[in-house]
Amino acid sequence: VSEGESSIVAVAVDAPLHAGMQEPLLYRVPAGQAAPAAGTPVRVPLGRRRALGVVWGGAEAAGAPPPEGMVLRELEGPLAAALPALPGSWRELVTFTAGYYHRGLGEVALSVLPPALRRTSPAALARRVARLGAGLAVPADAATAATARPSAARAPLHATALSADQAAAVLATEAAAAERAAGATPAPILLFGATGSGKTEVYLRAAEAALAAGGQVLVLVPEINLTPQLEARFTARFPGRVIATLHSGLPPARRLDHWLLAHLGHADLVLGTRTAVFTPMPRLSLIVVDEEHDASFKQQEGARWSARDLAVWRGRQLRVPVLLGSATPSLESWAQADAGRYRRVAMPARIGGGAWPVVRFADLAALPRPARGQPPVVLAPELLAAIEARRGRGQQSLVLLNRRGFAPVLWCGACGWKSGCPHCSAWRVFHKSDRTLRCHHCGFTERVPRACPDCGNLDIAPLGRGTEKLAEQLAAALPQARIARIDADTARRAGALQRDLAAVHAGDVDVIVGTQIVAKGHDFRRITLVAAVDPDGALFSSDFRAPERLFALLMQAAGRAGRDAAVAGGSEMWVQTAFPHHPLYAALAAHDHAAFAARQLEERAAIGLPPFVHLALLRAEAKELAVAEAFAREAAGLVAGAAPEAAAVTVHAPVPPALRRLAGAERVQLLLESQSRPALQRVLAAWLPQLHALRARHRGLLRYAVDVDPVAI
DNA sequence: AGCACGCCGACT
DNA sequence: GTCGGCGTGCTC
Repeated sequence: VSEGESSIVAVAVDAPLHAGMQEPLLYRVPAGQAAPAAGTPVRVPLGRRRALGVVWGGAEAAGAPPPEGMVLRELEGPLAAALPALPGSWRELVTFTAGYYHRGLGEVALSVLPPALRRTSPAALARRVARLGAGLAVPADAATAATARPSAARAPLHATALSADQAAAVLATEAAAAERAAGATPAPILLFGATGSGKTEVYLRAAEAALAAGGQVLVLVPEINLTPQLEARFTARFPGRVIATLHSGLPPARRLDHWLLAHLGHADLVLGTRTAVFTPMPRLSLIVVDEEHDASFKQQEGARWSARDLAVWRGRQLRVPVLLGSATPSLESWAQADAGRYRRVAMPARIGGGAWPVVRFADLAALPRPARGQPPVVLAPELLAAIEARRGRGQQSLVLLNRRGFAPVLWCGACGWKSGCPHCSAWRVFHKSDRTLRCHHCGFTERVPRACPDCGNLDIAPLGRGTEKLAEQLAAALPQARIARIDADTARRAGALQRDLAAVHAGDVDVIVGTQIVAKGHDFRRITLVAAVDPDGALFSSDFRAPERLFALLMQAAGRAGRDAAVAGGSEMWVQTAFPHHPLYAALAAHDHAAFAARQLEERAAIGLPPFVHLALLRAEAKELAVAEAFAREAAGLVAGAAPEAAAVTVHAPVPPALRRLAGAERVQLLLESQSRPALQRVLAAWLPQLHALRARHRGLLRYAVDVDPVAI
């Protein structure tokens, strides 16, 4: 800082990127104050409000000098002297994210800090930091041992002997740690482990080594639901270590505390959902991404980053091993391993000799038609009999139906009215438990009408079935069975899901009816039969990734069966389908992800789909479909002239997405495709400012956004 | 994104 | 008379 002149700093603030506005914004440092160091959270005036910002550097850190003659405003000062500056590596990660996903630097920076940081006062923050640093630190809640479940508590404190597969995987993680120690950059490890093969034990061993060497460990999971279970395993294994959880379900103050514990270096382990990939951790030395194939790692609003991809980036940045675990790796990661850029470690065997369930098919085409006046067939008779037989032996069954509610649509037989959503191109679902019609896309809810709103007919009927109806039907068909329904509706109340799962673990339930919420990750011991009742829809979806997701879901579901070796013999996975000979189901029956992945990759290479090409998607929304279409059409026309690299980018015709109308907005999407990631990136960088200008010429356009590497199309 | 301003309709 | 609907514009 030169003396005499008042110094200037560049500050990232949460204002969207605009043409003619360069980020970060410049502020004057008040006379008498030292210029805050890069990474310092500061309070600044912004428009008519005061905002939280992060110092990015001196004046040179701004993209361009401010307009001639512009009067800079004065920053107020650091948020709290006791709060350490965010490290350079954190700013690099944010800079990369903003650039790659083409969003504002400040928008990304502020959106990945704990929300409570914006609202806290300097004094309160100083108290918080002092309390956490004082050692009473280790707040009882940072490691919530109270959530430990019986099955997890049963896990031995000291590691048991490793299976041969696990030993080989642990060796690979040790090799990666050794490369790091030698100053090399270890390749990410793709831990391809069947459900029940003991991936978690490998995470624990790798974490143990990293912790012993004085490092911090970051563990990412796709869903909040899965954190208590993994947390219990880590807590049991590392008593005395500080484990900080980070997810949106935490009360804001506690989330801030946990983030501070990580940032201050007091937390040894950070266990969190996708945003946790941005947690500043001064001694970070291992990153684990559990269920790396899961689409939840992709942020679906604002800056649409992928936490899994950023974890890999961060690992390379810090030369830290990255462990990507899955029983059904994403085709992106699979192809990286095929190309030798990731190290694939397979763990095919279930530990304790647990056998893979036998896969059986109930052919819907062969299902007997109910006689006139008879109740409909609940499930294929052989499947129903199998469930009842399991119950008789004291075993549990899990029946999966990926559709909440009682019936997906109500219908009037007299005039043909259906329960459409007034705001979306979708049906409102009939929920019998609270007598509502609910749109699952925009949330619009009304009481169920007594009569048809169009013609007054009293006889309106539910069409199709969801989990509510299936649970009801099963209760009628299996009068002796204790049936529990578990889906997002029953899990809505705080703690309800953990309570319901505990009841299952305690053996108080014979049959679970549930959506994918129960198919993922949970470690059930007594389930020996899993049935997917209506999975065919995804076979013919317009989204090219639908088969990959279905396969992963079914493989995970199958993995719920027979985790306990003592009862695993004879466990079954049932698929009730009209297409029992579909190759996807054949791969499931053979328990062969490698074959499935190889075939899908071949197809994708042939048609030119990811990971062989790179995609970006422009989504536009307007009240009038024509407005969104016109905008997308003109936007498409601008691509060719945007940059020299445009020749390497293919622009597809604008198409409506699967859900054309959502929450009162008509939507259109435009797909850009290129074999060259740099070419696509340069075209996007030149094209986006043009879109901002184009927007002004399309009155009525509600919003638009670009999604780089979209996961759902 | 906030957060203002501004310019028209239905209330006390 | 003003309370408030959401269109428009700006943020170093």
